[in-house]
Amino acid sequence: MGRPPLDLTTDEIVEAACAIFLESGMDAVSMRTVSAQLGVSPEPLYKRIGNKEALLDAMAKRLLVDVAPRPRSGEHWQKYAMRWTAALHDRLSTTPDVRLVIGERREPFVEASRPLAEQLQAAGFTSDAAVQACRLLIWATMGFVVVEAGRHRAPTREQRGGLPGGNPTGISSAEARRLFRLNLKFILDGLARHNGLSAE
Amino acid sequence: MGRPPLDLTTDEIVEAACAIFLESGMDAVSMRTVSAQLGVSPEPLYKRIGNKEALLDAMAKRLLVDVAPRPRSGEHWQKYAMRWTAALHDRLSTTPDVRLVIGERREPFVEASRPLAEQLQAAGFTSDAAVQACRLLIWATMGFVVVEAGRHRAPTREQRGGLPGGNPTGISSAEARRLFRLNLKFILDGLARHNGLSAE
DNA sequence: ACCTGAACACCGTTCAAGT
DNA sequence: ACCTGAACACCGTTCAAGT
Repeated sequence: MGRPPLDLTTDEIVEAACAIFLESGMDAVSMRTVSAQLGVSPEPLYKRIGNKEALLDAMAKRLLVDVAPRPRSGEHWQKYAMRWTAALHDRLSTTPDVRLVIGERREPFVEASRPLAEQLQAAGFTSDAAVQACRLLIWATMGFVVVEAGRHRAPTREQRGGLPGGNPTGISSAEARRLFRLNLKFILDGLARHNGLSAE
Repeated sequence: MGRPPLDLTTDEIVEAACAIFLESGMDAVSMRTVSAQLGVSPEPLYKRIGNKEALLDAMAKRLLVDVAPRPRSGEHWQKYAMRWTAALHDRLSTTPDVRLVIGERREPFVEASRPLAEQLQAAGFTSDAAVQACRLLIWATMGFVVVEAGRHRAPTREQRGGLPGGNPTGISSAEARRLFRLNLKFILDGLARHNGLSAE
């Protein structure tokens, strides 16, 4: 029919895609569903954002853009690192699908870890040590989220052929969260020792 | 044409799928490409393995089935935990696509961690503590692999809008491996302290 | 019983054609 | 300049029809 120019911005596209993602999950996000949501044919999306990979990149970026909490004045570095990690953990845990954020999409994490790296350097970490600490905390969080995400799936076939009496490495959601905090403690204590800094 | 019965086993299907996966990557694995590889129409695959999700489950299982190394007699628990984790790390790092192994596919890890859990219990861990230790090591490895996998991608758009002089949290592959070992040390030391056991 | 081939409802992506 | 609609080459999955 030839609609008038839409002033369709990249932001509007990403927003529509995120809306579909949050409401209906990752598999519901397609160039076609997003363009339909915007009342447009798929082609304009390719004009603005290139392709689906770029759209997913932009969605991951938006999902994580404001995840880092603001440091409080006088806050101990371990305390801030715990808050930062908890914020990342919560954000990723409440995301419908971790696949959005894995693979080759590291830039959003780099952005998110900037305030943490600054805070650590202010506490006496060298630049390199601060970067390493950020990495360790991101790995810990991603590992947890990737392994523990989506434990609510319909049981499939044989389920397990092992011993009776409960899954040998199965733990509850609450236990997993406690274990995650223990992991954090190991890392933060290790970092303090390794960098010759005081623990809280 | 009506070929004679194929005696097409589930194993043959999974093997063909893995061959395609190893050679051409995850996106090349489809019910159609796998069936074509076997010289069959797609329908028999659905008869044997159900659907694509079940095929991916079986592929992940096969990928990890023999990953746990055999414990050596008299080997210290920390030493075996390090070998076990290194084996998992190597297996996942040489896998063309980590997506195969994330999401809701935890059963292969449960199987792989059985020898480790036994070894830890033999060293004095309670059953619960052994399970927790397995979890921590799996998280650490998965976090590393998921974040650091595929760092060889063509640079896309703006790449970064930050400061000049190198990516603030960018580290080389060799540095990443060193950092992974440091992470392991933090966890193993923490486990030793937390469970009142001797470090090596 | 087991396989084939066509079919259905989707994808990502491109491109001539319209306004 | 920007959008539409059709098209191409794929998907996962199902099912009547053949042997």
